[in-house]
Amino acid sequence: MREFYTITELTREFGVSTRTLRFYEDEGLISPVRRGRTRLFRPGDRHLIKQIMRGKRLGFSIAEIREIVQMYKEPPGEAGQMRAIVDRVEEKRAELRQKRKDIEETLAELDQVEENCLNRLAELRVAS
Amino acid sequence: MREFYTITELTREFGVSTRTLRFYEDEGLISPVRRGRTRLFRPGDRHLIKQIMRGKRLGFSIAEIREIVQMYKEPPGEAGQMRAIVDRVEEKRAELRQKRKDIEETLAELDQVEENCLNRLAELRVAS
DNA sequence: AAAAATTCTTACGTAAAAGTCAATTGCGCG
DNA sequence: CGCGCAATTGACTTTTACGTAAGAATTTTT
Repeated sequence: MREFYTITELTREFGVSTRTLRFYEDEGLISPVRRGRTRLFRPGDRHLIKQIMRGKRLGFSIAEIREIVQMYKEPPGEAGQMRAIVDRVEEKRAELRQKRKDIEETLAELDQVEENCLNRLAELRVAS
Repeated sequence: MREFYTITELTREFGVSTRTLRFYEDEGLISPVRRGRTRLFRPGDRHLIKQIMRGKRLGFSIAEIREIVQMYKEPPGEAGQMRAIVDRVEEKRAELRQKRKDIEETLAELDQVEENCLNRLAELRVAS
């Protein structure tokens, strides 16, 4: 595993622009180290970007993604804070389960669409 | 089942504004009938709105949602068009499966977070 | 019938998430 | 050393998905 990645390496890997990665840094989602002014991305930053992209595909806003990745990062603290995190984890899980349900329903309806099309195609073949 | 719904009935049901439903009409997602200038929403329109909300929760853009609901609406046409629809259905399904995978992965990581928290809480109880 | 509520159209405003452009700055190398 | 390429910051622009406000028409309630 490599120690550092340049910004353009990661833009290519994830199909985003440099502007986007700098924007995520401004937004506090990633914190690459610097050599002079140049950003150096470590494997941990790369993994964070992977998580950000997942969040984006699921339609989470930057603010929501920040909430999620902060839960991953949160250092072990005192009991009250631990319980607060457990609660927030459960909230996010509920959201994700809703999304999964939405996906199942949409897939089912698309199955319907496809079946209708295939039936129609079969009819056309008989008619000709 | 009722024949018509007013716009505010549906805004309440779906938790959106009248502006939003009118916007969706402008965007060609729904086409309520009119009595004079007033919109009357039929059960079919209501179901469409349900599908739109699902698409929104999944992070699809209006343009993508339009593509999806147009597949539902497309009237049986000729063979070439049927096959084109089948292809587009398969594309959307691939997208949805990706999203589902993203959800599973995020859920797994949240499980990790929770487990860490619970372990930490157990430790705190022992230490005290 | 008058008042109140709902709906309509039109138009301008805005927040989020980048895109685009300009003007540097630093690095490897022939 | 000078060239070119990659990286940086900063500012302005764009797109999407509505919000908001104004003013007129219609419908409903009292």
